[in-house]
Amino acid sequence: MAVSIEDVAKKANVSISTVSRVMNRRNIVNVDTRKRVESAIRELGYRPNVFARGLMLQKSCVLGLVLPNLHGEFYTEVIRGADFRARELGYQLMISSAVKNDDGNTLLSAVSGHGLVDGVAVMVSEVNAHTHDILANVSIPFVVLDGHLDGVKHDSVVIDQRYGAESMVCHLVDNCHAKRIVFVGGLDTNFDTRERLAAYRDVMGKAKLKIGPEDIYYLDYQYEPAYKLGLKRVEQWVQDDACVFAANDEMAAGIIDAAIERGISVPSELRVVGFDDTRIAQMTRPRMTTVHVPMSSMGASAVELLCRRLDEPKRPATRLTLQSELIVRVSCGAVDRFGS
Amino acid sequence: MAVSIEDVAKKANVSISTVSRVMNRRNIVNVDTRKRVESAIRELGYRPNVFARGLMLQKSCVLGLVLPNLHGEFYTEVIRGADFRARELGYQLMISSAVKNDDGNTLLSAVSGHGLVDGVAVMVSEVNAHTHDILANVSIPFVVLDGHLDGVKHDSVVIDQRYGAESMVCHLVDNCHAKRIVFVGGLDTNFDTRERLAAYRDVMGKAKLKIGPEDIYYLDYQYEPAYKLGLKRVEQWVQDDACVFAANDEMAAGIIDAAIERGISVPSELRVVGFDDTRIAQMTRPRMTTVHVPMSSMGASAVELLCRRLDEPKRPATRLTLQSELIVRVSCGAVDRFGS
DNA sequence: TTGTAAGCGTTATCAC
DNA sequence: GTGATAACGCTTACAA
Repeated sequence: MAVSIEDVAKKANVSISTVSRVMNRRNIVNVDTRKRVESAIRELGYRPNVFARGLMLQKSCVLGLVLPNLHGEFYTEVIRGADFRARELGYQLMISSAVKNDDGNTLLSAVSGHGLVDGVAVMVSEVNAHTHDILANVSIPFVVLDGHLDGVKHDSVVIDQRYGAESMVCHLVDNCHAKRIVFVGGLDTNFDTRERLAAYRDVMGKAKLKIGPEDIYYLDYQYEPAYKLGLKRVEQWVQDDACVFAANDEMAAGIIDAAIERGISVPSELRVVGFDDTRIAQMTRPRMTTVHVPMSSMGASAVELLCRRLDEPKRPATRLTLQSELIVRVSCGAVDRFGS
Repeated sequence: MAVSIEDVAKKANVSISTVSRVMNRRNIVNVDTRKRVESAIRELGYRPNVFARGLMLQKSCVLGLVLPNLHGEFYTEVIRGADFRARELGYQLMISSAVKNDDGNTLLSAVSGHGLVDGVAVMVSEVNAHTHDILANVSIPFVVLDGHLDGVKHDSVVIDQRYGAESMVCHLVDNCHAKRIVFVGGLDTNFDTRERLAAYRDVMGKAKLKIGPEDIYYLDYQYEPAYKLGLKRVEQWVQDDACVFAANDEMAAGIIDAAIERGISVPSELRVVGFDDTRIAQMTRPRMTTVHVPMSSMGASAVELLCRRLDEPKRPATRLTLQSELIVRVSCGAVDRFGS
């Protein structure tokens, strides 16, 4: 059996309340007794039982982080940022992936973490009523990452993707002289894809450029399907003098590779850009023009917001917006401007 | 306040012990009362308090996973495998990165997770006495991932990297007719690097091939430093007709890119291979020959071992070995064999 | 089959 | 400044 507060009390010849005081508010106890208790604690290697503590304080110092899945650079970075900040603030992080095709129970249990988390950050990338209802009934503080729930009070951290996506399309139109841009998105239910697509439509409209029926594809954010799509389409795209705007770096990488596979040069014959600025964007040949999304900051900010609410439950719901930013590298062909 | 067992008892007109029985061993209670209790539970949305439960049962159903850091494809996959299996087995996963340059406390607190985890899987990639001592004093069951602690009883899951690395070097020597192979490793204290290097030395020795003083580099597993090294060395390597064996895919990707940057063709002028078979290996041009390491299985197996020990504390310590496997793609130039 | 009551290890509220 | 003692919500003998 582990050493309990009682063992310490006996050893130091004091009552358990004194030991508890030393642990929590050391200054209100006599210096001598404190010294005695402290050395007893050290000798016995006493560490308070979290369960007993949690039972009293209703607090576990554990935060939950629920992600759509655990695949790829994007989520890793979110986790990394969250973990780091959580540790700084004295919390532990519990990770869960809200498995797709959720039966509700899965998400709920993931979110509430069997009830031992003090708060939870949830990333909801799919927009649907089901998720909304589940989250609306969660009883602990939660912050929504990269999304918003109508009619439910909660903190959220969102990315101003609109800005980044618009910058990108503007860049393509203005600096790369694109006349036609093909958009390759994730699932059409995906929140990010919708935002990025909206920005694309918007800028295209303002620039009086047409979006043809063949100009929008919905994939799933993965490399392989994008690669396959590319294999089928790149030659046509080159003929039509089109650019490709993929909704994440992985898909952009797939398309770049497909182009190269077909003997097409990027960016001189086909320009391809991505989104997120994961490390993949720096590993493609040519280096990828993309939109930087502050992934680890998202995680860190979510944790911060959560902790702040835990300290101060009554504060008004806040929505924190993080900026995205155009990163011009080589795959968009814009360097020609300077080279010429 | 959340609904407690007492609320349910009142609503169902039974005592709290009956409710408890329904929750845990439903069969020993009368069908009618059980039905009544169950509907009360459902109506009230009752969920047992984990702290109270943990206090009694000394069990939280939370497992810890401590990784050297949270960067890159490799660790993501480990997390993914662990998370999935943990959920299947009814556990939650708590993630921590054992920050480098550990002061001991950090690792210890990461490992014991403030005492609320039932067991923990630790990946120790650096071999040092300090880590050894800390882990030796952990009081909860733990399994070591990809390593072993001498003189301490514990389960472990290891990769037979030796086999994969040997296959790779043999492949390079036999099928790619390599006469000189440059090894690019991680830090020289890194466990994996040592294993892979040992296999390299071994096979080179057996093949009567020399390893020159300039043939071994210690980097840090990251893309950028490898890229920079490549920029400096590739031309020399081509002149010397050397192959490059990098200790992970990321570094291999960096070197491939550096070669291309220098106008050198891979694999016809320079052959480069990696290790791990992360998704990066499928994103390089040309596709990378590498050694597949079952990353998600590592995570899953660690969780499994942990759970088994939790069920059966007295069972003998087991060491589970997972196989690594050579994956021949294009960057090694071996396809020439079939093409010719 | 069900209820009563004694813990589990803490913290908080009182006396002293 | 310190020590009893009552919670906290649950499980589990033991009694009925």
